[in-house]
Amino acid sequence: MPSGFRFVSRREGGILRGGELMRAPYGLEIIESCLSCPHREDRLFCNLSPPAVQKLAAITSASSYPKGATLFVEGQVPRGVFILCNGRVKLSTTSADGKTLIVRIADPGEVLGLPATVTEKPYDLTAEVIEPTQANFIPRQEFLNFLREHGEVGLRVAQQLGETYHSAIAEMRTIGLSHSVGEKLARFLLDLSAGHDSGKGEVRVTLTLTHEEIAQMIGASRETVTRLFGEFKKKQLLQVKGSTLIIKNKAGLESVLNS
Amino acid sequence: MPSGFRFVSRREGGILRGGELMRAPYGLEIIESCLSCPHREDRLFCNLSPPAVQKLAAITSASSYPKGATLFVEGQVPRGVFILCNGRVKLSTTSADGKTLIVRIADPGEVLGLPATVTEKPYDLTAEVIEPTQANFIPRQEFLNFLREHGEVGLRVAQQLGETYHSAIAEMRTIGLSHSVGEKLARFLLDLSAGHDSGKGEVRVTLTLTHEEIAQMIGASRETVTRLFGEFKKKQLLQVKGSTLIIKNKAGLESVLNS
DNA sequence: AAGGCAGCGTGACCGCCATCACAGCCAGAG
DNA sequence: CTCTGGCTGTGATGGCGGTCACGCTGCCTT
Repeated sequence: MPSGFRFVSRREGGILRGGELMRAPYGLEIIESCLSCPHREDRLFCNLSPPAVQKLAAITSASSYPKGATLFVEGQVPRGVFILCNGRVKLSTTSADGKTLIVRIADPGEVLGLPATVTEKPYDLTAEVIEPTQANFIPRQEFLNFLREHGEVGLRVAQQLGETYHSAIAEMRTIGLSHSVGEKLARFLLDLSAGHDSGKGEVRVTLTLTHEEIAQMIGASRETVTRLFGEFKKKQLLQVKGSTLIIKNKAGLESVLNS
Repeated sequence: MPSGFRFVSRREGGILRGGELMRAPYGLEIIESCLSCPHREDRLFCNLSPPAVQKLAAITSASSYPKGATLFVEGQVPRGVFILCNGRVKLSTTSADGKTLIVRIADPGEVLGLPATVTEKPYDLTAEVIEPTQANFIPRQEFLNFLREHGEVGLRVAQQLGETYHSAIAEMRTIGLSHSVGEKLARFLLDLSAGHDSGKGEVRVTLTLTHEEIAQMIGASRETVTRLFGEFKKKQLLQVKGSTLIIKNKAGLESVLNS
């Protein structure tokens, strides 16, 4: 039997507990083991030497989470890291009065809870699943031993942390360096579309976030985000079809930055 | 002779070039080598096993920088890391229109340029010396080899990166989760005084930043910072004597957060 | 001593955007 | 089908804070 695959219900809220094996609970492509994972090579942390992957597979336990599940909560003492195999996760922090700031949306291949686990300090952020997700959990102590024993892993961990830091700085730039909310939104959308560039004028991205969530990412109110989307549509800068966002005039959007 | 100690003039702006040996150019306590460094044990990255420190000392070259010198600039391809032995360094990012955001003030013991060096992507930030500083430079390739060869170093690097990330998140919280600039400033001052708590009501901190720089840290204008300081003084929350800041009523400052 | 310059203090103005309030709309549940 | 709850759209309002403009102080240079 491969390393136990577990199904975590929404109610369990990410607290690890024993459960029976299941296949494809949410219509999710399931990765049974790192050894046979099709994505191994193109993912920063997973692309290790054969002996390291062996060990990785041994200390890892796979779980699947539904939308709304919580992997960990800001302030908890770190239990370990989650390697995100599939699905996307929202990372946020909340102030005493209930206002919340979304720091980042994590994509497959990322390692979550890494900073807290290596520093052995409380999780900085709350991780909430926003689409059906498979994540491999590695307990803190096992992970640290793994890290100590395999020199190559140290480098990978450092690279992953570096990437994470980089995106945090990018986020700070859009929040801290903008004069207006319009500028922040434009920056956000452009960052989002970076890489998805199809070459010709139009850029298509799928945007599964609500206006409320976008507002929380750029530090603005829900209403202004709604209004700005309206404004941008009116100016023919973009267009929304269901959950697809089409940037019709990238140059136009960029000109919003220097207003 | 120990690993060459170099003096970098303000004009050189941090570009490494050959220079003669000098002692204590800026009235700075000089650390000749990591092997004899008095701070080795209490600094995260320097507290390594004897063989690792040996190697570290071998690939390291010490330099001294005056106020105003630049260690690296945002966007440059990474040359390597700087271990900050003495002095403090301002880390900032700047937008196209000249507005700048100070992300962090680095203290002795920190490793600068680490994220960029491990990911081999351009520096995210600009590092400017704000008081006479000694920093040990390690070229990128040497550093990466060092990291690969010593398992323990990987962990230390990861921890350092984790700390750096943690402080970035803290910064994001004060910028992104506040309703008013007053709240941001209060948060900033409280963060600053954290740890320096003397026990009784008063907390003393030395604050060498100008109002302008504080404004750039919290994403506000210089004038409002000045006004808020006046307001806080009037409310008996704090007091300024030269470069010493005295928080007279910590609870009062904290109550600004929930306004 | 004179000048220059960086940093601080203060007033006036006004535009952006958070907030409140409410109305449609759609999807999913029962 | 109806109802509920989450999401989006829109108006009115008011205050916070950015910006401009200027004077003041203290320090460093010459």
